[in-house]
Amino acid sequence: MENKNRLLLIDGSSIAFRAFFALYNQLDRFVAPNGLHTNAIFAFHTMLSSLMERIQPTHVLIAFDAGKTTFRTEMFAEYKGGRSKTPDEFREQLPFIKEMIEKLGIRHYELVNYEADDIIGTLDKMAEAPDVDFDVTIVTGDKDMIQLTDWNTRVEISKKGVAEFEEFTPEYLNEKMGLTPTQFIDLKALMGDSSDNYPGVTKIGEKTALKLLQEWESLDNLYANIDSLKASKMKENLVADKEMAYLSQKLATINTNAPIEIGLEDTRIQSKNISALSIFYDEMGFAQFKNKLLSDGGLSELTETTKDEIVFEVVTDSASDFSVSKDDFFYLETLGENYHREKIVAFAWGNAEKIYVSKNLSVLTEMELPENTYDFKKNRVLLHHLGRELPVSKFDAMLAKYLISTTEDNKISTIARLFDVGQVALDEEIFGKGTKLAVPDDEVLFEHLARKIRVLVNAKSKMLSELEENEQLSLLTEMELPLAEVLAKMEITGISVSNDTLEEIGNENEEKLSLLTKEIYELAGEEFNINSPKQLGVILFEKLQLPAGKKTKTGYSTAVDVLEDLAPLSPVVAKILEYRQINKVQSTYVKGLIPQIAEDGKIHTRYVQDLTQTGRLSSVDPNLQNIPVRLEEGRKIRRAFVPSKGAVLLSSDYSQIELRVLAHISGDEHLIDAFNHGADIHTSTAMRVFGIERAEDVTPNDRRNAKAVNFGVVYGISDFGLARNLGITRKSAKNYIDTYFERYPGIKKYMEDIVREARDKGFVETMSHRRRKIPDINARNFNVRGFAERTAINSPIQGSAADILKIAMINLDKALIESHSQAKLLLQVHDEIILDVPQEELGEIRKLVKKTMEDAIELAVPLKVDENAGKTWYEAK
DNA sequence: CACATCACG
DNA sequence: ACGTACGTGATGTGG
Repeated sequence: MENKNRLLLIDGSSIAFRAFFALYNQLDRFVAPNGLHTNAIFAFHTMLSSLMERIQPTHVLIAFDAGKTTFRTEMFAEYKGGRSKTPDEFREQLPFIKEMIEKLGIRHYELVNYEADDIIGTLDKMAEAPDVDFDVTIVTGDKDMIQLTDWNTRVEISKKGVAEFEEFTPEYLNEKMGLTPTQFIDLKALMGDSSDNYPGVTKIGEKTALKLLQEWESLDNLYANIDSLKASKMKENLVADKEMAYLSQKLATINTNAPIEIGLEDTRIQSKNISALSIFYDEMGFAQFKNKLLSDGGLSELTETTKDEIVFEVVTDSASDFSVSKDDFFYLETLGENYHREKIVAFAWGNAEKIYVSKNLSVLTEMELPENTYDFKKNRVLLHHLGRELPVSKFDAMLAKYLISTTEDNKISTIARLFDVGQVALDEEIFGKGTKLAVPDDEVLFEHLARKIRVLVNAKSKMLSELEENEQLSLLTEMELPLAEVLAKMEITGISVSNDTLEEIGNENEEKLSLLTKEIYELAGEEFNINSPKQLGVILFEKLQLPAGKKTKTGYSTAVDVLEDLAPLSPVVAKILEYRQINKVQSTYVKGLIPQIAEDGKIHTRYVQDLTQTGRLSSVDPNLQNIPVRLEEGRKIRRAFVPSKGAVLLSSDYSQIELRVLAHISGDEHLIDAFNHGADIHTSTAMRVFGIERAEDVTPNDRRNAKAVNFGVVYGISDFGLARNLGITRKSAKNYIDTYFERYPGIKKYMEDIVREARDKGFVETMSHRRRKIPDINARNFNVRGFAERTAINSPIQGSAADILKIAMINLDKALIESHSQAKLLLQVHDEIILDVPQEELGEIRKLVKKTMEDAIELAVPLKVDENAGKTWYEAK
């Protein structure tokens, strides 16, 4: 028993399908951070683990069907025909299931022209050869395989969920159906198989077939004695369908001599690839699996398994013997993310021949600096702190990866996996996370960095060829890399923020808040935490009995739109709205910003250049792209943002850039016309859509509605969304949209074309070939697909607008340098840039900025820039 | 650590 | 029938 080999053969296709449906109702809950559905992957893992635990196999093979056509379809074209299309949400998970299996140290196999059954049948037969000693367990969702049970083989059929199986042995089959395994094939021959779509004999189902087999034992014997059957409709059918019965028999028979290229020894379980698995679990969002992996001794194994030899040299001081070239890769490590505050922990450089690692900063100040980087902007800022200027990078692996695919993050470990260029541990494994964040021993630290360099060196050529293929090379070298330099400069410059002004606003807010709090408690009749939607819900909808409208996952919704509807019903609601508004300003923008003011009196945000799905930037630590502006209460915060001495703030923004981009890429003549005539675009839309002849006759309400329609168009309009936004019925919203498309046929065509393009290519592009993958575009779920379609429509618009502002920023930076101006770029807010401009330069720079932005790119319509200058950001608007 | 809420374009 | 507008980040609550 101990020495016996136990072979587990799994029908991967069938089990994966079962797994998918076992958690089908949880489809929306099982979504990876990158948006991939993971319900089947998760359930497959669960099933596999429990099988391994229970059966304790020494050998495992997971077989998959290779494709639709097999030798069986050659015999019978309709074989497995008529099946409904496998759901996209399932299909997209299969490659990941296979990837996971590999990382678990288990073999999977598929063979062109054969089904998983045949691969399993063939291996099962091998396991019965006289010179080997195996117990075999076959696991599948498909009853056909019951025919394989014999003295050393049990067949487990998945019944329900992930854990229930029915176990077939020859004894059990006999007990349950009165059949031998061979008779099971003849049963199928007679009764056919509706799911595999072969008919058997007309009018013979399971009952009749069983009866016939009990009497005649086999199909051959039955037909040999067919004359002795007494005349009946059944006999006629048997005679008429004899050929089909034998064909069905052939179809039902599992091929145990498939030309597979693997043997029993290939199926022996290998050790898990702990580091790869750990990364995989992270990407899938499988926290439990990962925890179990690491707690089961994975952590210690991890360090061993990744020790696949990496050779590097530690440089202790600048007198050491080392070499460096500008063609090398360079990498800088910090402990935390905010490089404006962080210290350099260590750094590394190297090429395919040699890798160096060091933590001696004097080496860094003196050495030549390579031009291949990972996160050039971060390096630039950190080296600036050391008083060094990192030379312009000619390749940034982080940005390159971002341009190639936005679907995943751009960590080096991810690059390693995607481009298959070596192993690196996750940073969390080396440095810990949260409160446990710490620098490890030099030995661990240095090796980690050396591995990173190796991955970068190896990945570069692969990334370059992919960029080239995608026509994205200039996007990297002429847009993102130059932009990184501009952004580094902006971040280093920072914007001055007056602590005193914030304090003043804060004091006023505190007074208002304490008064409001008192009033709310009084009106509510009790004290509670106003910041808790849960407690607030109880007060409003239970105690005060206000009508609860929308619900959230966790209870009553107390969002603004709900409260606004409720305001007329109880005076407390208006107070709560006011409290919310002020409290938001207070917590996020007063208490949030004050500690972000550095010693130089400035706030240095970080622009994240490799995050958004569309090509926009994001701003963090703090976010300076969402400083209040719409409501006066919050807008006051902008008074705290001030220029340098003797300067003013200049804010320049593109007017209607997204609609202009849409006019250009759609080529719609009417939208282009409107912009070319300098029309107020919403008024113009109102006139066309509502059939108003003269601009003077467009009422403010007409314009408001047209504006909402225009927004909707950019977002990938739906009647539902427009109706909700305008508070009108879906029917009239649909009416608006229909009329809009009628009057702007070019826009309609754009939308249809771009969705089709997304379906054909799997991605959409901006004007500068920035890509966004749209994997869900063929999803069968209405919601998921609808979302993907709107994404396909919106991304080229939002993304092209982002490209344009990036170009403008690069050009403007250059123009400012060339004109020896002291003006400085400070902030970017998607369609707007804010500069610090010396008073005496204002007249000239205003013009320069406007011109540079308007000339950034030539479209079918003009670009228009509005600008405002002032002594604070508040006034520059 | 997920969720609700709300700030911006 | 299905039930959503596109793209972000920060804060506070509560399990």
